[in-house]
Amino acid sequence: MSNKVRVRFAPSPTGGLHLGGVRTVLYNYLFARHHGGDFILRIEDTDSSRFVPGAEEYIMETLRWCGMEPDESPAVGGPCGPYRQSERKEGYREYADKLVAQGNAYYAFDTPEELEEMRSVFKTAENPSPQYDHRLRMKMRNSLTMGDDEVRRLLSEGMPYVIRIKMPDNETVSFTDMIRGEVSFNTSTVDDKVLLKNDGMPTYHLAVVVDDYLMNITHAFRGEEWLPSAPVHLLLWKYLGLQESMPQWAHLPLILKPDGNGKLSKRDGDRLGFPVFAMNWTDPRTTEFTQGFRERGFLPEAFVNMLAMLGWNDGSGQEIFSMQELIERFSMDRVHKGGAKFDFEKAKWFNHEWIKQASAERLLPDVKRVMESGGITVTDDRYLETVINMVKERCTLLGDFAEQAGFFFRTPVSHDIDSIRAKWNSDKENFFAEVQGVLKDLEDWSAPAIETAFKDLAVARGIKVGELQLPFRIMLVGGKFGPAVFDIAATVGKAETLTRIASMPSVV
RNA sequence: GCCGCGUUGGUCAAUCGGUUAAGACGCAUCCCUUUCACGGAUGAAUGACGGGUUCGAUUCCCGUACGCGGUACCA
Repeated sequence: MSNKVRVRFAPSPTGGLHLGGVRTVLYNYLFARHHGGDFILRIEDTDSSRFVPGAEEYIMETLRWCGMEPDESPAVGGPCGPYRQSERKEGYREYADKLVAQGNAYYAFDTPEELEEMRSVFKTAENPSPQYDHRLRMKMRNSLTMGDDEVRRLLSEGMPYVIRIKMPDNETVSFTDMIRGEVSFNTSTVDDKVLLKNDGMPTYHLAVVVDDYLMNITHAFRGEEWLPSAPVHLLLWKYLGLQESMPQWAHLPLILKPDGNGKLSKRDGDRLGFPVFAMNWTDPRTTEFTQGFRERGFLPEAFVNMLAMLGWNDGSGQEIFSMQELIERFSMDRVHKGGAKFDFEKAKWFNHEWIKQASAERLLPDVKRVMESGGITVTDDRYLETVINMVKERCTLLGDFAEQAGFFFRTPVSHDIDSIRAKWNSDKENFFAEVQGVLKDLEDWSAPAIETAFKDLAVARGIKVGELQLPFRIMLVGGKFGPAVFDIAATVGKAETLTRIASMPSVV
């Protein structure tokens, strides 16, 4: 029990969850389930100025849509709550105080203006961004440069302050990353990060260590952008005397933009025309709207599958995996080290594959919604299921069902006359006038029977059957697409078939 | 600038010292189909560069280049 795997996804509720974030959740989730462990959702809202209403709900809805429900979260609670850092505020200070008492951290009274001044004063060509580090801290206003009396005085006067970690000089800190292997840093190159802000809230650095400890997290997975601050976290675990409980780390590679280089951002999606967020998101501050994968017509199975393969594979060459299979096969050591450029074409391929292999029952609710938003009310689910099975291999996105299945419910209003005009003649005109009578008398309204009757008449009139199929299709469908013509005729029924032949506009 | 991480076709990628360097997406051609798809076949296309180590390097080591990330009282 004591070594039960426990992982957490710890997002900041600042907006829609994007691809990289969802993949981080996925890998956490897969790892937890693979090892029979717990998956925890913890909200990192230590920066109140960045709080965005609705973002937390959005995150939970995304997890639900993807089928990755947390075992513990702000919504369902759990033994290590609360699961919002803003609600754990009081708990962090004692850890910061302990560090100060031990001499591993110190009070700093510098104002934001003073920090800015420091950065501009010490800025040089060789050092464009001076850090508050071992070289500069003795030039700043903190408990290292001031006498104890003065520090006490300022504190008692209520002077705002922060607590910073005192990074040791020239020590090597290293750890074994589950993906990258041994990684090491020289402590002289990292700055004295703020641990506790002047509003009493911890920064990410303190909070992540304290909460991972308090929540018994055994494995901590996060994006590669966190790697540079890993030495701070490692030292914190050590200074707090908690090293034995420190989780194993893995820093996930980034998801890059398709063109050029760099981390994929929402902007790239807007620019290149594909979603980046899991679901629709409207920023409450700017009212800016961003389309999500869900609303773009992706199946969650495909979305998850696609994300899993963006940086991981099981070495077998298999690409289509259900969540269950992913849980069984996933292992952190097969995660790629390098970042992956996102390819929307491939993402669509995954969705197409999932639609093709999905049952009509599975697709029914989604397709029904698509049809209804296209103004078609479905009253017969069985009929829709038949149609779904006939057209699903032609649908890449759920929205494609509107066009591919629409004509099964609605007589075409426009006809692609252009594609048959060139080969049209009076013989064909006469054939279709005559075939209506033949079909009307047909007793067995099945595709083979319709086809036989249709062909018999064609042969009798000396016209190639093939030449008649496209016109027939245009009458039934309106355009050059869809399943086999006789199957369509059989499915829409005799009356509707006759109506469509009769209501075909003049070709010439 | 400094620190860290990374680098196999256009993209996702296999290979854990010895292969004609898989497979997939996309692309091209063809077959199937007198629609569109699906399916099948074929093809073009890859180890950044330079040094080592080794009988033998895509694979191990070093350097260079390039890319990315970090360098906030944001996460």
